[in-house]
Amino acid sequence: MARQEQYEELAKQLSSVAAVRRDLARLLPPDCSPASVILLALLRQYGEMRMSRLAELLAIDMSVTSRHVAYCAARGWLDRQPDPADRRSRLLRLSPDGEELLGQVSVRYTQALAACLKDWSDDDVGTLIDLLARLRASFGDCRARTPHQSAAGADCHAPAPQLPAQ
Amino acid sequence: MARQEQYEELAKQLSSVAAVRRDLARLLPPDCSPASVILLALLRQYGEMRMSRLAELLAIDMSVTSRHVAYCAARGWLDRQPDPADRRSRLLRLSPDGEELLGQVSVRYTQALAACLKDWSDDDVGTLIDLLARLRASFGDCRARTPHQSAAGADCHAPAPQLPAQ
DNA sequence: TATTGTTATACTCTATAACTATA
DNA sequence: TATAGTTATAGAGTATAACAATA
Repeated sequence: MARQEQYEELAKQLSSVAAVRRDLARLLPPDCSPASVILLALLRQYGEMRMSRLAELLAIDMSVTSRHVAYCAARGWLDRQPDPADRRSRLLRLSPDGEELLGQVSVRYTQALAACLKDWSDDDVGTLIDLLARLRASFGDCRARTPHQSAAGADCHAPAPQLPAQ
Repeated sequence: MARQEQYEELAKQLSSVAAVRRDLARLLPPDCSPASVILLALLRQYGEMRMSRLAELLAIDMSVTSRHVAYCAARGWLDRQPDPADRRSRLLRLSPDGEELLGQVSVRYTQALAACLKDWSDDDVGTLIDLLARLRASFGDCRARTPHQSAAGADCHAPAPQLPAQ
């Protein structure tokens, strides 16, 4: 396959991953959104952090992160402590309830994935994980060099071709 | 990595793919949604089809598909012809304007991916594409066997589409 | 009566902009 | 003045349910 065909196919496959993500989301408890799970999982993995760092890890705007964090805090899944170094910030930390929630989600995810991927080899699953992590890293690097709305963002953002706009 | 850890990690990586998809979506012309692109690309790949088949390929509800199709039809990107075999249905077909739109999108996607993935080997890109296609197929099979809610459309689900893997 | 497709409504997630509190 | 975070608003995407037309 030529490189350009590869890119088109990759873009298509990335789009269809959304369906898989929706399937996984259906497994969650009613008041637990997918966003909550990702957020809490990041807190478990990286430990205490500020809002801005969390937004960066999630690759979403801080305003959105703020709402997700408030949602989780209201349910006791995370704690917010004042940051002694900067009183504008609060340090976010996974709570025991949050840990328990992650445990329950893990059980559901694992059962579903075990059922759907039972004919996958460990190597294949591992390779997919590695490549997805690398994909995200490559895009993250690219995004870091070219802020979204900047007019000078030439690396990732193609110049706009003429369109039959409407 | 133990199988259960693999599954947790996979679920996490799948979530972060959303950020990559958002980045790609930012490349699109203002009136062209990501949903339109996927829809039109499926019409180009599989040719003329009915709404129900398209919804199945997209793995989204037919009501949603109907809206996306209407949006594309209003912009002349696809044609809807009466189905001679069943007057309840219309046959959807990519229009010349739709083909041109896909071509422009392809240019933008390719440029962006070429910039972000310039240090990836062809083999790695190909492996990622294959594994994503296989992942979607595995989930499609699983979904077909275990309908989400109750007896909505239990046994009338056609088997998951065979992916072209190219 | 069942099925194809459409429309109305509600919910989730995200981005932009305006705002506050602090640096 | 600049930055961290919050809130209001708007837009895109999807699911459910009610409906129309046809099988």
